[in-house]
Amino acid sequence: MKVDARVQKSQQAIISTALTLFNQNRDVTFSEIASQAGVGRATLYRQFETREVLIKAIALTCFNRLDSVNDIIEEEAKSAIHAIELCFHYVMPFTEEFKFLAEVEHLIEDDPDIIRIYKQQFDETIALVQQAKKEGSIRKSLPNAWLATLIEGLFFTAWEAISEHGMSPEETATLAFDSLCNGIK
Amino acid sequence: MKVDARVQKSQQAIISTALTLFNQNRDVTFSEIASQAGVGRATLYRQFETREVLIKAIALTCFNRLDSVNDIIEEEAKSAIHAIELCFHYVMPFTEEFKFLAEVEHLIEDDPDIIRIYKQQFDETIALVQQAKKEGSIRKSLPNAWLATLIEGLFFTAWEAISEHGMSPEETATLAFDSLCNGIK
DNA sequence: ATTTTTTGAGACATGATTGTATCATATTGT
DNA sequence: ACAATATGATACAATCATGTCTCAAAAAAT
Repeated sequence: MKVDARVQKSQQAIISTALTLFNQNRDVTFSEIASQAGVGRATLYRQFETREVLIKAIALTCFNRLDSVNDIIEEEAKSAIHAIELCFHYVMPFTEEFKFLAEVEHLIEDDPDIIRIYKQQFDETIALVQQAKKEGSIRKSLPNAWLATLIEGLFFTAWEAISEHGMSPEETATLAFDSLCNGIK
Repeated sequence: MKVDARVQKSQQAIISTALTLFNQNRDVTFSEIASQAGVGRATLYRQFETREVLIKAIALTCFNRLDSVNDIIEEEAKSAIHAIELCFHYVMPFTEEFKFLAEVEHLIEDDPDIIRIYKQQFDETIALVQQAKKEGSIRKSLPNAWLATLIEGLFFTAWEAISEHGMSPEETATLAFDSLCNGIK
């Protein structure tokens, strides 16, 4: 089934505008989003009935963007630990998407689709960690849940370094992976 | 100058209640805070004129609680790296305070008092890191800003592990410090 | 070219929170 | 004990975002 060209155009404008505005202020109004996106307020309500629906739509867009690098990583990765390293480098530029997902996580955490995606992502990280343990590049004494949380947390840390201290995504990706593997000693 | 006993009682009830409610839902209303705290809504407005004033008051309380462990740490610490380790262990139980500060940071980041406190805390971490470098327990090749951000980020990671995966504060403190120093290899 | 659909603008009702004011009552300081 | 002060309840106005609806005009589909 086809989607009207006008609808597609509005939706994209709305989503990308709302993504930015949400990161600036979690309480943006629909009025502001509409006017910034260059569409009528009524149009916004027509296509995203509630705030939750809009947030979920943006979240799905963010997930898709982040997922889009998976294929490249799987192709290039020579080992599990190498996949983790590539993940830092390829995902790091998606600062905006990452921040959004972190900000709104608790607003949509009850949604079954979102739960599924989060769970899948977590499971993938766990699998990667297990494989890396098998390959001898991660100590087996560390709990998997901690390792997965630690890796995810390093993205937050890196994003903080980017936005607060003006570091570049490449630099933080390198530092994050180095600190993860070797520690600071 | 003395503070009326009733005022003190109300304020404490309000602050500790609001701290909890804010962590559950950033958009709690003054009505809910007042009723949960067992005070009249008018009293809440009398003592905290605006939402920002209330948030700032809670934040200052949180900072004081976190600062309260500094004396113990300075007394016990045998080295800079040991001070960092102790910091993880002593601060980790203050999950609620830490989460609150993370949640509301951007709501009060323009306040001069808050800026001062954040800056001071950051500078202290930087000083600790420099000292640890001097003592040979941290690689000198790593940028100080990254190290400070990394340490702060590990608190977030640990808090995530506690709230999402049911780990204990002690366990996460140990894991965080171990991962920080030695990495996962 | 004609029909169908979407759009933007605006009007409107609704509901909720905010913020202020009042006043009798209860508590505190001295 | 007594004066001063804080409190809770309540009422009230003001503001603001939400959500729905209508309608003429523009754009797309056929």
